Amino acid sequence: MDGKGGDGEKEGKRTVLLLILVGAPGSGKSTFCDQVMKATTSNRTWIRICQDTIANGKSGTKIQCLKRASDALKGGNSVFIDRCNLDIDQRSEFMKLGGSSPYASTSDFSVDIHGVVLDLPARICISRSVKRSTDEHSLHGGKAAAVVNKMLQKKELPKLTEGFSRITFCQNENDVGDAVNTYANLGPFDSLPSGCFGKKVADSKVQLGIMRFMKKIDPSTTAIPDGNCSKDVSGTKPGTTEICQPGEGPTNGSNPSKESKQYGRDTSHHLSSKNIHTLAFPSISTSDFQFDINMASDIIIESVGAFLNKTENVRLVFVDLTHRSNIFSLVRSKAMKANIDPQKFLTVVGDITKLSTEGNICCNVIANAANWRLKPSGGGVNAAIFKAAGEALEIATRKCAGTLSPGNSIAVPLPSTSPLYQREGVTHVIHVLGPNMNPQRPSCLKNDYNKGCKILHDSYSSLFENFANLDRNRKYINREGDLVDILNIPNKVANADLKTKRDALTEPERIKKCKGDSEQFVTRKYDLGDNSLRSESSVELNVKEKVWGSWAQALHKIAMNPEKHQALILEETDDYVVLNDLYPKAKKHVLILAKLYGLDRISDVRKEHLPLVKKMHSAGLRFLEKFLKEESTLIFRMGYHMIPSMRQLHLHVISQDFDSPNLKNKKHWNSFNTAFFRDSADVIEEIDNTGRAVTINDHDKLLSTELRCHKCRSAHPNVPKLKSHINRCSSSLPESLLQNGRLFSSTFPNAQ
DNA sequence: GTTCTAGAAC
DNA sequence: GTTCTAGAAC
Repeated sequence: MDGKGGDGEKEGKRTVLLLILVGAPGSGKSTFCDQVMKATTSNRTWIRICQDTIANGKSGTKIQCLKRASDALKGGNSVFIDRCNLDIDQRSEFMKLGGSSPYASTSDFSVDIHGVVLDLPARICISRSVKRSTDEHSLHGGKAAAVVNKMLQKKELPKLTEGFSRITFCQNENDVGDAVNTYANLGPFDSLPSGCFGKKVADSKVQLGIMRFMKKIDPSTTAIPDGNCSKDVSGTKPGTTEICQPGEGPTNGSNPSKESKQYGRDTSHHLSSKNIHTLAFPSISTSDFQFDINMASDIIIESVGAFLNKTENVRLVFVDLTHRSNIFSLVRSKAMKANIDPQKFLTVVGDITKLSTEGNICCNVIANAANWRLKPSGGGVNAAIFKAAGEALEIATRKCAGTLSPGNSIAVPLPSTSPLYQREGVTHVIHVLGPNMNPQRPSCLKNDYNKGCKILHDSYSSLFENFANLDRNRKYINREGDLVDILNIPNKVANADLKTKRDALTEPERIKKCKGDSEQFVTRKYDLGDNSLRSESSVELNVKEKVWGSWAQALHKIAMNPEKHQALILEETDDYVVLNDLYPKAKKHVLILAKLYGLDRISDVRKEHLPLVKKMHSAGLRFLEKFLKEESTLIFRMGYHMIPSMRQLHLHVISQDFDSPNLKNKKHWNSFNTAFFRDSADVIEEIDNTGRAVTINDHDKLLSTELRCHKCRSAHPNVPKLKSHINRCSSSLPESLLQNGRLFSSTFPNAQ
């Protein structure tokens, strides 16, 4: 940041800064101050005013902070206000120290008020707060999660109208590092451009998991439908990936590096969003194939613009290894000029094979600038992607195609064994071959840019088309069989014309809100309940766990200490226990409860758990067979709730009469009669095939969908009326369930 | 997960 | 007035 040329310099006045930090405990405010002070290269003097230490190293008052800040500013120092400052009231007194204050008007320096918002994910703040021991911060230990979340509820992001001349929003460690550099390099006569920088669009105030537990907000999704992008961004290495969003901030920056650092934004919410189908792609043909970058950047922008205009719920990420590349600057500035939606088209500096781990950008599809043989040879992006994806990509590519001609692309599903799949959540690599202008390489166009431009155009069109097709297929696969529940139409119709039904989805249904970016974990080093024996060994694990309410622990407690609950247990093995559901929703309703610690729901299940879930399936079969002997007219279904309310993986074995006074509300009904109920056979198949079970992001919609008879699909206004209908409905259960081994009765054989 | 209950729907 | 839902509390 050059920082020169501001008003301060013009008027020959020194500008002192009142830098108000805004952030929850554990967001890194003190560290930020320390780093700036350590790294300051100029003779600007900084004084940190920390309410936690202001009274001779002990916690003090806001008034003491105000007085100390006032004195420091009078002395010509720049000042950090190191306290949470999360709401307007907390900031307002400090704002009065700048602007029209006597310090500004009577001294030979002006007071400029800046805000730096450390808006890191709540779980990171909590994790750090929990880890603190007896340092200057009073908040540590087990209270941290509750306190941080409570404080974040009150969070009001600062606005320029409060009196700030500049506000920098930091959503991840990269942003923080950039802000540290910006202030560390700021000389006493330098000033920074005014305005908001890196401001996020949506304001997710709280750690959703805890708030969901507290029922303060709408529950949201945790689905990891294809390609697990779930991760802890606290592990993000700083400074490795920079994110730019066209259209943000000043446009006169001569140094793209500085700009990109400034404008990095909202990685916690948007960039890591798992639910948006995202393609990351490098520039095609401009490196080794020596295509003119000016023309290439025009084609990229044109292709991107056209694609985004016609395609919903997708995101494109242009990736270049370095911000010093001219193609990067060109694409970025042209995207800005073309007014391309910066939420849908990002320009990122970083390694395309590490976007998730190093940049917190989940891209389930990446494009490869391939060679015509589709081989890992050569260098650049092609070699890097093949190297990162391992042999699995080579094998998968060979299965799809032998060669590729210029202007074409081919999408290759990445096997789940590939490190790129496992580490980065990449499910597909699309190889693209662009035009070649390099005489040293095959099929050189010898400077024929008429042909070249057309081929490059075709390359991007083909790439984006392939990407869009993957999205369509993804919807198809995920909804196969479940479509009926989402659309509330009979299964037969749904299966007869899936494409028509897919197209019939309304826009709001198609465009999923991308909420709930895994903001549901806390670092759990304490309070493992009555699982004390295990906690001793897992204390040091410091694992991220979903927050389960105390009422949701009942099954977990039984699984961990079955001997204490013998009265409830029908059968016990080393792997599971069987018990009657405490509130059965049908004549027969038992649970097969896994004993394995850490296996809380189907999204935790991996291939290594396959033997366990198969054993649970077999146990369920044995039990329902026993019930069928007792009452031969019953029909059973076995399955899991997509998102269970109770911790500890449990398989429901439930008769399809739903004749029970405990079945009282819509949620009860829909949890067993929509796609929210995942048949055991399907779950096993999915884990076997892909390594994990499908969960969808809008499971809440399934639970609140209208009430329909599970046999004849008729709709009913409320639960009592539905139940009364079910009693007399003589239709058979849907054929799809019969055919796929999902139903179990004494009258027909089961596939499983 | 259930229970309780305010207030919406009928 | 009664039934039912949905949100809060646990």
